[in-house]
Amino acid sequence: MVFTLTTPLYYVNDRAHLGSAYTTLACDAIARQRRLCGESVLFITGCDEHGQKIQRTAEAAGLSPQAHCDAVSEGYRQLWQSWQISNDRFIRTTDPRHRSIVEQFFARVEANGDVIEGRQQGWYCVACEEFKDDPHEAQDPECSLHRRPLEWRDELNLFFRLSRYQHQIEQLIRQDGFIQPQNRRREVENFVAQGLRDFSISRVNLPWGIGVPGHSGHTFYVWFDALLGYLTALLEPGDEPDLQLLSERGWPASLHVIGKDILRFHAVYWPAMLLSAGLPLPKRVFGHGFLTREGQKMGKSIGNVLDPQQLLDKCGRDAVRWYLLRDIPFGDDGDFQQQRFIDLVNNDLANTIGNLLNRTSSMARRWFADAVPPAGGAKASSHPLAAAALQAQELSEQAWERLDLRAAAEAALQLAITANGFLNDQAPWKLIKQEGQQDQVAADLYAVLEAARQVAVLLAPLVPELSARMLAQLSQDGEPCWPAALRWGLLQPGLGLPEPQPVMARLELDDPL
RNA sequence: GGCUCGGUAGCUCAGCUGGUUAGAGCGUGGGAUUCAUAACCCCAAGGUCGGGAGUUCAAGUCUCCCCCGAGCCA
Repeated sequence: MVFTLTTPLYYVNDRAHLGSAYTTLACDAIARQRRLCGESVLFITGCDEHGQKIQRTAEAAGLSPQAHCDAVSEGYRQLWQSWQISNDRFIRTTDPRHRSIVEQFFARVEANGDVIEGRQQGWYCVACEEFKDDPHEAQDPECSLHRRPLEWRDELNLFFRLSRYQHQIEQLIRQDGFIQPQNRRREVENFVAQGLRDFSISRVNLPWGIGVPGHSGHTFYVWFDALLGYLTALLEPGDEPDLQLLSERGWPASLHVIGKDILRFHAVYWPAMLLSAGLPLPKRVFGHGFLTREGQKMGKSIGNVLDPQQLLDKCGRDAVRWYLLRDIPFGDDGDFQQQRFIDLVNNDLANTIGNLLNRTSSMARRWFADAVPPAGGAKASSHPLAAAALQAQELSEQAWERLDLRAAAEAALQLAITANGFLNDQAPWKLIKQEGQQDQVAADLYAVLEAARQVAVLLAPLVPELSARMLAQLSQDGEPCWPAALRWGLLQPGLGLPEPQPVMARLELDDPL
């Protein structure tokens, strides 16, 4: 069984913003966690590259649409590389094989009688690429979102007969766990309950898109193109594009992670399309929240957008990953606050976790010949830190199960806090000065080092680099596997410890990002 | 206009089917300590639980109305 996980395919109208980075980072953590558990993972991301908006943006820049898409999607690819995103695929909807997949998919849907012609007329926003509901007689209406004039359109388009799938979709979204988080479900339920209406799947006079076979002049509109990118992405490099192949290549998706704004399309339109094409349905759709910045919506007009590349350059991967995944409840809206960002990174990562390892390793080296001390009774599962570690592991597992990345982070952090407290209570720096307490000190330090190792293992999906640095400080090599690496007492007494180096530098930011 | 989800300590949030003095982290203030990245550990703050009305022996937790924020639909 392959765990197939997708981010949305990002629209290349503009370069990546923090929101896309957030989604991708979260997916990366999920993908890493699954891999650690030994699952076979197919992590898909990519770009959606067709549409009128892109055509016009390219024209405005004096580029061909293809050249524009090449440039922007390359920017995405490089961005994800510099964030060390572990995606297995990067699909572009201008990939030649994608055209073939779309055509095959459409052929199935059409053969199923689910494509009809319909007239669509009204005011159209090019930026939204959608028809608006302003009355026909409106004078110079403008789009409330983009504050740009609407264009009058009167087109003959192709429609997908979504209305035929009313019942099946109702059943689907009623399933527990299909739509997550749970509190988004009702919104979709109500939408469906109003009665599903056929939706248009083509546009005319829009050359920058995939032509609809047998309907000259029509190109596919976003959903019949972009969503199918999830399918094309499954193909391996040498594969001929063939829908038949997909079940062997990881379809259906186990999880689509998306922003809450496109939940409807993924939870209603997409499943209906798949039903029509005779393909299995994704297992779950997770709609996460949006990020604001210091309480304000991010936008070009306000001039407060946070560029992911710049954020990375100034702060580093671990810091940003930790802040976004640990502090923002995955699924709810969140606010990026610079001071809080700095506080959390410094407190959690540098002070609590980094310093725990540093202080303990330092004592172990000083009093036990630069090595892990003899464990004595500390290997017992009844040791208080063993119990704390077990609890952290359980909390972590439950958290990952429900995609509560925040709780997963807190579980690891809590273990470090407990270990710091234990150290203070035991005060080995006092005991060591007393006669006959050598064994006790050894056991205490062993327990704390082992707890630090577990913290590192638990952190691996969230902040992989920090985790690796911690494990290196503990002379552990190789990928930590879950749950094997979480067994208490794996740390080998006598193992040499390298000179302690801070594993996480404190973040100092004088200027606003 | 209809619907959905939120509105709990300065900040970010926990509070399951209503029931002892409403909790955590950060920030702030005080104390302790020296192994450590001036790090760690302990203690403290008294927040009308958005506002109002109601149900109940008892409501942050249920009902209704209103206000604010986000989103979906029209």
